[in-house]
Amino acid sequence: MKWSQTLIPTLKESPSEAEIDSHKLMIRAGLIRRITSGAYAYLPLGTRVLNKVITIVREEMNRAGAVEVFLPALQPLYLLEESGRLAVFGDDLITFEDRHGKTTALGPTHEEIITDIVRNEMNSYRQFPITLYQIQTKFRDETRPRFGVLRSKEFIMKDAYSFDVDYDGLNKSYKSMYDAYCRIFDRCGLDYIVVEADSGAMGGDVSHEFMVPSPVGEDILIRCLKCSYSANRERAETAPIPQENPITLQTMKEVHTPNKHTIQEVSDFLKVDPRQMVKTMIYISGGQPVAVLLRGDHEVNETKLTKVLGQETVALADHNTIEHVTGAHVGFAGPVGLKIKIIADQAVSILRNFVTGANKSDTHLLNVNPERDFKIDQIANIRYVTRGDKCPKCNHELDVSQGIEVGHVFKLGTKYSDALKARFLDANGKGKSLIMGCYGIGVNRIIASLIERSHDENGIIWPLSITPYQVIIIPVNVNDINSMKMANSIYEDLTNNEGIDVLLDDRDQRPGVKFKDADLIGIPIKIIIGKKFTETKELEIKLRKSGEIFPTPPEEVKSRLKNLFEMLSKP
RNA sequence: CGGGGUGUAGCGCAGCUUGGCUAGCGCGCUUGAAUGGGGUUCAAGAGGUCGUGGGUUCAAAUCCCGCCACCCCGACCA
Repeated sequence: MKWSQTLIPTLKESPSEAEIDSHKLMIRAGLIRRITSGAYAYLPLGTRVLNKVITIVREEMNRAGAVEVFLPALQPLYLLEESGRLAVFGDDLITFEDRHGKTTALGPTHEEIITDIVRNEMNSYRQFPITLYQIQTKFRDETRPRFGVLRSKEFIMKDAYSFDVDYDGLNKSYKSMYDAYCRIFDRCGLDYIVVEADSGAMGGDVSHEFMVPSPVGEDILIRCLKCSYSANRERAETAPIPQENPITLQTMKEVHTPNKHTIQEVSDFLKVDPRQMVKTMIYISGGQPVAVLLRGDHEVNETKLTKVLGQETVALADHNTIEHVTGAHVGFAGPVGLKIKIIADQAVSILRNFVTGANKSDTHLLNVNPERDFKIDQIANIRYVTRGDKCPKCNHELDVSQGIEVGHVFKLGTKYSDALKARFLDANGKGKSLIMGCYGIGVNRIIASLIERSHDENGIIWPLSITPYQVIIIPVNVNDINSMKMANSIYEDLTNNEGIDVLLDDRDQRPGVKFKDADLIGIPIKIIIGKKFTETKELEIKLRKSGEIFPTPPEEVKSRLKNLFEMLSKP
């Protein structure tokens, strides 16, 4: 492609709408433009990258034996009702009313659609296993789109769905997708780690997230740097905190804490470390209030709490309920004397002589101890892991960092096949529910997270595999006839005979402008036709990443490129 | 949804506090010339209902009210 014949609107300055590097660079390099909040247009350069990523995804899905389909973005509500997910998605679902007054949704994901097709079209065990996938735009009304294409209302997803007749089969299908994901992210040049995850709204038991480590990532991942343990924040476990050496139980006593509601306020007021305090949160579970005890510096993990309580959802009690249950204003709840079920986090169960609310306004209790002063009904692990916690596998200190979720695989089991009655006849002629898995990749996120990890002060640095163009030819002076002849001849040769993606910067611009733009859009290899060429007939081949320059006579360009391609393809 | 902020040429911004002439600056764009290895220089241009509707006033980019859009923090979210 010749630069003058396409659209690559590069910008010198960062647009004010962008905060993070990848977002700024995607706009400055002319890959995308925002159309409205959470929706982006891909310009020619961005589209080329998108297509390269999609090609890799498609190749690896096909290699893994998955079969491509293309499902509608329009979804009827009745299927979402059937699976019970209409309520789960809630306001995240984008819906509209058509001219007949019928409400239709724009698909946020496609478990229901694919399950509907399979239940209608497939019914014998002989037809399974099968994994179907598609690459398509998804719609979610995110409360707050941000970071450019990292969180948008409209995004491209590769979603795959496996159907098996038994769990053995599911494990195989899952492994096959998991391995394909590794190959996809490897080929895209991404550094990633795989963590155990909670399945959230998708349902099911086992799931893994593919994360690209990045400080701008919205997900928190917990890792043991010694053994291989890794999980996301919702899922992560921690080794139990050991009981300290026997401590003499002190006498419990009341202390006046006027208007001190929060852990921080009470901690400052009483000069007590939050780690020596216990907060009591009143939750509503199955219609009943329940007290949840956590150490002062810990945060409740509602995902875990929900599971411990055996509920679909739990929620914090409202102020009225809290005051009714505790007999005190909000901020002074404590376990002593409470008449409701008490669940304590493990870290609380080993604390002694702690400070907590007295169930009496403006009052806290010192030297409270379980067993002696109140009874814990259940000890559980219901908090988020924090820095300082130990690995549940090897007891080494856990690392807490951030990451961008680029892929997620789930073992769904029969959640959707049960709900939608997707069944098959086994060899004995008995009807059974299909065993499902689902597997998603955020295609746009691959691009943004790659840039986030691979750029410098001059711009993007693409890997050879997904760069919009592999080579950019820069004739320094387009008015020099010999230079342009050479540029055109190399361009034609590489494009037509070698199948290389070449961009020819034929603009009549100053060399500085062309070099800066080439760096900004991140093309891995530059072929520069300039001063050296007019003097010695030599070209210069320069690498974007290292800045290395290889003087090369025209007849050796192809062999040189071949070597460089090989070199750049190595991880 | 709560809190904060912004909206002036394609992009980045100044002007607004304290209302007043023809609304500025940098980049980009057009034309011409010089230049030709890291965003070069000179000259001449084009481009604006100052987000939008209303109000106050002799007079509104500027003050007041409504609305819209966008961004940030939080809540929320495969």
